[in-house]
Amino acid sequence: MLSKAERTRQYIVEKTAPVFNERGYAGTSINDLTEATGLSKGSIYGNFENKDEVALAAFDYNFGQIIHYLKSEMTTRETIIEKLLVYPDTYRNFLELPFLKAGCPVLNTSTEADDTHPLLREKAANALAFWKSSVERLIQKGIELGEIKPDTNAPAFAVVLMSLVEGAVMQAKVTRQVEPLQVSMDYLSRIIRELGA
Amino acid sequence: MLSKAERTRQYIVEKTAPVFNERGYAGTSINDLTEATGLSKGSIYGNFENKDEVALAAFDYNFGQIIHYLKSEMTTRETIIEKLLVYPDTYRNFLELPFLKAGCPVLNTSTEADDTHPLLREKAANALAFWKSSVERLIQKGIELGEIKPDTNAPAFAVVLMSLVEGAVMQAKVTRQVEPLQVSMDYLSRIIRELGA
Amino acid sequence: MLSKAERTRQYIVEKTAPVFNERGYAGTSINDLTEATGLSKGSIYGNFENKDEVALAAFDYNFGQIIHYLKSEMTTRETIIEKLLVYPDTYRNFLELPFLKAGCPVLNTSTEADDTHPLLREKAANALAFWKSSVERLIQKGIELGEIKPDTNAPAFAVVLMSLVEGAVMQAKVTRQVEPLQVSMDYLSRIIRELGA
Amino acid sequence: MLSKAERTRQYIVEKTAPVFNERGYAGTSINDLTEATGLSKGSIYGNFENKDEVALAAFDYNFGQIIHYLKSEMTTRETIIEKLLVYPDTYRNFLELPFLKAGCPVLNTSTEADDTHPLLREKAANALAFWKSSVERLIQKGIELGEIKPDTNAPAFAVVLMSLVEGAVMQAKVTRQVEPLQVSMDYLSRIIRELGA
DNA sequence: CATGAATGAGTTTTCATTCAT
DNA sequence: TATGAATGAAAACTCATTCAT
Repeated sequence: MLSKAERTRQYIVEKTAPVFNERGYAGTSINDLTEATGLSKGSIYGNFENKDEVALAAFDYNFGQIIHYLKSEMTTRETIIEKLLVYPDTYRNFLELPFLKAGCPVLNTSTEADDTHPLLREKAANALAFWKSSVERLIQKGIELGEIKPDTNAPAFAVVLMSLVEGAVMQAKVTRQVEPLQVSMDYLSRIIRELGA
Repeated sequence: MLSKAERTRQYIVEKTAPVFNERGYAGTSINDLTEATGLSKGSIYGNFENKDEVALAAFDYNFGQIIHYLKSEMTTRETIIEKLLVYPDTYRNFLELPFLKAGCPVLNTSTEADDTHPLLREKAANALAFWKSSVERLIQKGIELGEIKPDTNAPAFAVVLMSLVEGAVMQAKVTRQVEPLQVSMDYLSRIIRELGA
Repeated sequence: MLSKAERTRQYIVEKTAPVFNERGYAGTSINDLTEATGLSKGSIYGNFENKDEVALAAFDYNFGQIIHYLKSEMTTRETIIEKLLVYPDTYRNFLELPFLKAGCPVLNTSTEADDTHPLLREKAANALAFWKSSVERLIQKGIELGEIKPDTNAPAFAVVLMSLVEGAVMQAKVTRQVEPLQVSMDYLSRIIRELGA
Repeated sequence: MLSKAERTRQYIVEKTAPVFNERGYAGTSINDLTEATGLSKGSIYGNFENKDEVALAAFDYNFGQIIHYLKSEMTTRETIIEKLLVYPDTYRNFLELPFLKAGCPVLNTSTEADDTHPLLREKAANALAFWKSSVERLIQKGIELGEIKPDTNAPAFAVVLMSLVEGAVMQAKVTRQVEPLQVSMDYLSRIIRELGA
């Protein structure tokens, strides 16, 4: 069971993670955190060293939410191709997923932190690396199972998949139109299906 | 010829645009602007209403730089396909282009501003719309000239192109590796070439 | 025998007294007290009304340590002159005495509290008065015993002794050199010996 | 002529120096500084890097005031002995001298900073060194002029003088009685006169 | 038009203290 | 009595903006 402190920490992270994703690190103030949690400043600082630590934990939480969602969706699918299709299927409707409403945290954090916040940058880079190897592993397995063409370049496909997803999310968020998303996810779905042996 | 005021405005924009692109709107302070320009705060405020106005002008400048570069590159190319290849050729080396070193301003501004800064958001959205229709027009012309397959879906291709570019830039920036960029731009080059009739 | 509560109080005082002496009242936080004691904030506040009360008790403890040391040293000495020489002999090596390592608490508390903390100020003033009358009594006894010249001005000598000690401690502490201390204590030893009848 | 900034800096130092001397570094807040000056926090920070910098400048100012006063008093005196007597004459009435009302800044700063504030500690140590060599030089000159016994140990006398002054100031401040001061300064005057050849 | 000192609201963080467990 | 999470006031410091010169 979680201690009181661990529960509060968890609570703070859950309540503030969407705020960080929406407003960014520099755009989120400690006041925003107290408003989101209903807790006092002292309480935030009683449970976290500083704003950085909250932001880093919030990123982990946000990314964890996505991972968890994708994983659980994949378990409902039978074939590798269908599992890979979870990506376009998920991001196609990202605006309706509460943890993606404000956009993909990997994208948001990457663009903000790359030149300004080394620790967040590293978290985002690690998240991308994790994502990439997850896709690669799926493809590898598909090849082994004879589902996917054996000459498929897994690392390259992973990168293209991620580019398409993040580039489309960015366009959809800022234009407030679903078209770029649908178009890109349709395209991604098609090239995933074309992996089939 | 430009008036004194217009020249100072222009000077401020030129000097501060890279700063805004690197640190973002919330991450850039007026002090950063005085340091970048060597001018006083009073001078910044004598030439711009407020920080917003500088940021908006800086975005226009940053985007204009890209447009200008792409256009001039395209004029050196003969065929439409080759002109389209300017996109991957340019972004493949974006870290070496001074106005793209800190990443694509459209990407950076979009992810920061989408939920926080309506005016910047609109600028970014317009930039994307402009980019999209530029690509569409090129493809259209390619079709008319018989260079590109007539059944090409121009709007869809434009969106995919932009997704690939921005998604790849994001990955390259945050991981500090060129691989995702090369892979994505190789892929983009290939599908551009495959447009050929 | 001491009750549990009294023992905890005593424990807190012993552990925090050196901290107060080193960092001063304003420079010592409750956190410093929990670190020094290994106890919780609640425990500090369960045994003391507030920070003030701990500080006052800590001063008493610090001063008591000095008194106790001086007294026990004096009992090993036979003559009054030799007993008086305990002062220079003790302070000459004050950096090696654990309860004086951070300087004389009377000096430290006096200079911090004189204009800012009435209760601490009074404690320090009382300590000085006690010290003074101790020296006076010794001299008086020396006169009665025929050891010390009968025309000696005991109150004046006491004040001069204290000035020399405290002034020298201050110089030694801040310059981190022993020379001022040795010089002043040599001088004090000499004038003490000159009291001899 | 002083620039506006230099005048404001000077003004802040003048107004806050007595506050720092009275309440100490840790006991003085930025709010205290705005109240003492009538200026805003922004103005304090516009003219000084941080609280440290104000405190260091305030110490220099406070010490400078003493030096200036002592020097100007000495110029009114003819003999070296009389010049040396400026010390007891000055400190005997220190409570009436505006820049010494809250006690000697060297004493106050030394006892607060010795274990807590390296920069202030160094300033105080340098002030003591300066004071010491000033006294030594005077004695040296007295010896050269035949006014002072040639076998006088100048460094030792300087240390004793400083000990007597600072130890007496401490006692007078905290007990709020002039007696310790008068007694110590009487004693100091006597031993200064005894330097006479 | 340019300067830069000044402002006051806002930022992040620390503090002494309380109180439910 | 002991704990340590929670509090709210205050700390140090920053920021966008103004305005007298």
